[in-house]
Amino acid sequence: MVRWPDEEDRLLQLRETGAPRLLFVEAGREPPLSDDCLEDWVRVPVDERELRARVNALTARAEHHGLHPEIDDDGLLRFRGRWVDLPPIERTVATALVERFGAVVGRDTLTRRAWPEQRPTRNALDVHMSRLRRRIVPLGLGVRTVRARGYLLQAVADRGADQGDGARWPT
Amino acid sequence: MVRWPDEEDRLLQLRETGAPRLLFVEAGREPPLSDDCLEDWVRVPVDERELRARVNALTARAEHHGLHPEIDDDGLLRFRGRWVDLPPIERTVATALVERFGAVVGRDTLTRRAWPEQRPTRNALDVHMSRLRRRIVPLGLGVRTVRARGYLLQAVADRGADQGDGARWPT
DNA sequence: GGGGCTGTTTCGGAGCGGTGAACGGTGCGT
DNA sequence: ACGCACCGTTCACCGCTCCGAAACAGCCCC
Repeated sequence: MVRWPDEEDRLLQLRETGAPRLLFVEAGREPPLSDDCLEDWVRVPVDERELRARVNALTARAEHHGLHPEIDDDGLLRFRGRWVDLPPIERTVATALVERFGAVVGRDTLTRRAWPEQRPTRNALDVHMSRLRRRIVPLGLGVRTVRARGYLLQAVADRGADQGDGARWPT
Repeated sequence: MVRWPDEEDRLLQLRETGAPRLLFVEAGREPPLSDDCLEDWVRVPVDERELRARVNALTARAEHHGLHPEIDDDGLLRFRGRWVDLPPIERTVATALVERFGAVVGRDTLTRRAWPEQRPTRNALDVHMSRLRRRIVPLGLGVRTVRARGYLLQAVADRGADQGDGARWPT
């Protein structure tokens, strides 16, 4: 929650971190234009119901949007309040995937990260990926392979537009 | 622009198509909770400035958020937050179509883009187009044929409605 | 020595690109 | 009007590459 325009620097800071934020816009002022889904505003004086509705909408969006998994200080992979412990190699691979969550990470990138010195056969990565896949299912995470390119970590039941079949429900 | 809760069915329809929408919430009613970034609301009676600000924010989000498909750095075709992976040839074809989204791209243009050197048999492009069509359905995209001219990429609004001929600019 | 971690082999299967063929629609020539 | 050539769509098929997971075998460290 940020007052606007009083706390502009705090707003910029929050934008950087990607945290959801609600602006309290001073009477007679205009809210700043933003294309960020995790930013919204209300005008002061604030209507109680309006405030609650905006906060609810923001948090709902935040849950669907800016939710990132992370590898914490203990090496645990955390997501949506749940966690799993990962063996060293899988953790390295998972770290690389988490760093580029939602984007493709090349096979060679992952291979170099996991085996900086000598590299084993090709399937070694596949095997670890396969095992990682099984392990992160309880977190609601999934690894999608992008053929000839690499792998992509994402939340399952999340937009990915599965080709083929399966449960498809809009939004 | 939708009145709420009067035009609930229209709202559902707009949600399906992914169009940005602004709800006019009746006094004393609560806006529906949605995690969709392209949905917002104002309360009636509407303050003029507030309305303009909300509309501006919505359109800004809509533009940034992909009312327009794109091929991202990883070669993925993204649209409305969803994505599909495309094989090389289909990707080049799709790239050409995305570059001129909503406009016709000639068959020969597409053929030259896909096969700069030699060209295969007559229906090679058709086959790839057919496969591309199937693949982009989950994104809500569709390729339309403009006979004797080429193809046209567009968002499919809703299954079944208009099917006129000649120039048309849906949505 | 048992359980978890790691690497290799192996094989089944999916994805891709090109061709041929079947089908239907459109327009043209006679 | 009729037949016919042509265009566009889709399916089936083949050769090929790539990926996935199971099975098996060393390894380390409590």
